[in-house]
Parts: sequence; C-alpha cells; structure tokens
Amino acid sequence: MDELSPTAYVVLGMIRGAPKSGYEIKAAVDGSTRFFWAASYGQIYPELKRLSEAGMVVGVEAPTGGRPRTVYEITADGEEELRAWLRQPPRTYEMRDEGLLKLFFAAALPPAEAIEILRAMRAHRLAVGKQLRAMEPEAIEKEDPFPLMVLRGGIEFTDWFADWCERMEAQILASAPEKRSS
Amino acid sequence: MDELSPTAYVVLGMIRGAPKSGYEIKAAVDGSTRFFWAASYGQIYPELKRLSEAGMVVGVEAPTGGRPRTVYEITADGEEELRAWLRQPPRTYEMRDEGLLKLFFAAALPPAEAIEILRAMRAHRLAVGKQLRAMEPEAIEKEDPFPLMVLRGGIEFTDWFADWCERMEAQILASAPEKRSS
DNA sequence: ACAGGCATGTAAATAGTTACATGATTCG
DNA sequence: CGAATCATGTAACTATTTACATGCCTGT
Repeated sequence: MDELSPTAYVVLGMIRGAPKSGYEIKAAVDGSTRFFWAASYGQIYPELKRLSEAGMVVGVEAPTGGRPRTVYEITADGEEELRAWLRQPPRTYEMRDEGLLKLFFAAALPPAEAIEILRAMRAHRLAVGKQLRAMEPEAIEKEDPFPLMVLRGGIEFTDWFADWCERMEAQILASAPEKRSS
Repeated sequence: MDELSPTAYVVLGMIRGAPKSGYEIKAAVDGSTRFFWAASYGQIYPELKRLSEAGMVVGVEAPTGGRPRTVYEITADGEEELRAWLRQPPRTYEMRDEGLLKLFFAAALPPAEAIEILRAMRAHRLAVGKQLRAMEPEAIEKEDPFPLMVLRGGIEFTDWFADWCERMEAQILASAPEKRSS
C-alpha cells in the first residue's frame, strides 16, 4: 500500500465524524487549519478520487434538491489509516515568511525603510489575529477541545509576533534616532 | 522584464556584500535563513544561470587551487532589483506544521496519545532552539544587526512555542487525570 | 432577471525536494 | 589512503496554486 500524501490526511480528518462534499472540505479547511495547513480544490478533488480508489473513503450521492452532490464518508480502513498517521511523529515543520526574509536583508535599506518592513509584518499579524479571534466563538461551541486549543495557540502566536515587531521597531528607532519617521 | 522568483532574492541578498559560489550560497542559507526561507541546490544553480542571463549577477572564475569554481557577484542592476523588492510589502506568509495538524485531529486518539503529539512538537522546537542558539555567537560578530535580530526573534519564537506545548500538555492532563502517562 | 453561493472538476504553471552523477582537493 | 568537504549540476518526482470552465439553485 502506497503512502498517502500529507494532504490526504487533512481530508480524512475533516470528514471524520461527519461526511462532507469536496466543497465542504475546502470550506472546513479555510475555516480552521488554513493558517498552518492549507488545501486547494486542485488537491482536494483528485485526493478524494485517490482515497476512494484506495478504499479509505466512500462517495455517497447526496444531491441538494436537484443539484448533484457527492459526500464522502470515511471507511474503517480510512479511520485506521488516520489514527496510524496521528501516531507517527510529525515530520513537516515549514515556515516561509517573506517579511522575515526582507528584514534579514534590511541592511540594504536606510533604517526608516527597515521599519516599514516591520510595520507591514505587524499589520499582517494583527489582521490574521483578528480573523482568528472571529473564528473563536464557533470553535467554543463544539465539544472537540483540540481545534479550539490550536486556534487559541494561533491567536497567542500572532499576538506574540505582532508584539515582537513592535519591540524591534522601537529597537531600530533607538539605535537610529535621527532617522525617525512619523 | 519578467518578475524574479522569490528564491532569486535570497540569492541576490546572500551575495550582496561578498561574492559567493553556488555552494557557498547554499551554506549561507543553511546557516541563517533556512528556518523561514530554505533553498536547495536544485533551485540555486538554475537560479544563478537565470540571474546571470538577466544581468543581475556576473559569474567570475575563481578556482581554489586547481579546482574549478565560479563565484557570482551582484551587479548594479541586481542591487537595484533587490532594493526594489525589499520596498514591496511582503506577500508570502506560510506555515505548514504537521504537529499542529495532528493536534487539531487529536480527538481521534486517547488523551495520552494527544500528549505524545505535544511532546514531539516540544522536543522539535527545543532542538531547533538549540541550533539557533548555536548560531548566535557568529551572528553577534558581524556588524549587520538584522540577521541577529531575526535570529533572536527565531529563538524567542521557539521558546514561546515549546512553552505553549508544555502548557497544553498540562491542560490535557488536568482535564483527563485518570489517563496520566509516566 | 441577476447575484451569490453551491458544486465539481481540469490544465497549466510554479515551486520545491530528493536523489543521483561526477570529480577535485584537503586533512588526518 | 580514505574520509570529509568543496563544487557543480541535472532528472525525476512531489506538491501546490491559479485560473479556467461549467452549471445549478436560492433569495431578492
């Protein structure tokens, strides 16, 4: 049996508990794991086909009115596969932050422009924090504590990051006071 | 003029100040930006060829003894391109953390195994923190303050993350005391 | 009637990793 | 002499995004 792609497990995890259509899986990802594990239609639909062929999920016709619609439910094999994966130590830890990269090379710019990078980074984290906070009430309602735990971790992280940006901005200002910008 | 790939700017940034061979660029990335912006030989060498054709860098033969070796230096056009990019607001902010994803789905496991996920995540962050701290003395020596700022940000982040894992572990333990594992 | 959301998918492009292939030099 | 490091590159694969194409249903 071939190993499944990492995205396959997001799909399995998302339909565990309640069957979902490809469209709903995408919506579920966008409303939860998106910030640390995204997935696009271009991955989800082919993945559902593969998982179906591998017997991990079954597609069930579930039209809404006259509109064709297939929801996928996880099989016993799929549940087993998901649990086996959950028990493996995590292997992927990636971060690609263009702001950090720009800050790293900021010596090529005057201090005032280095500060601009930090402000853009901070604004971004603040915006993400706002989105995450907006998701909180919904997560609180569910009985599953883990999505809420992860969400609150994300909020704490964005708060930390935004604060760090602020402190670094102050630090640059302190070492190049003559370059202060409004 | 076509837009450059994001990795092109890492290359430009890394050779700014001192010309480097492809091999040295890879080593520089691995010793600094790797944790938030990685690059492999499979990207670096073709990128150097493209940048050379675009006039952003020039290759200079610089053999070590009899061993052939080409170092690349940034041109005035390349410097300009790099600075123009630094002035654009960052667009890529990605994070792919398989540990967080597993924790998100941890309701599929007994609490003791959810704790295992957090322990693996914490161990990983602790290991990364150790590597980052080992890079600190070298970064302190350089006169450029930005790589050091970013490195210390990375250390603070891994410390925060490891601590969060510890707190979440305690939280699970508190809500499922009968499942306590040694 | 039209907009917006539901729904499914594919094609092409872009990105990036891993493994392989090759060979020189330096240090112990 | 052998191992490690310096050095350059390619091929194949995996992953992922973006854009496109299509069309139905629901509410205003």
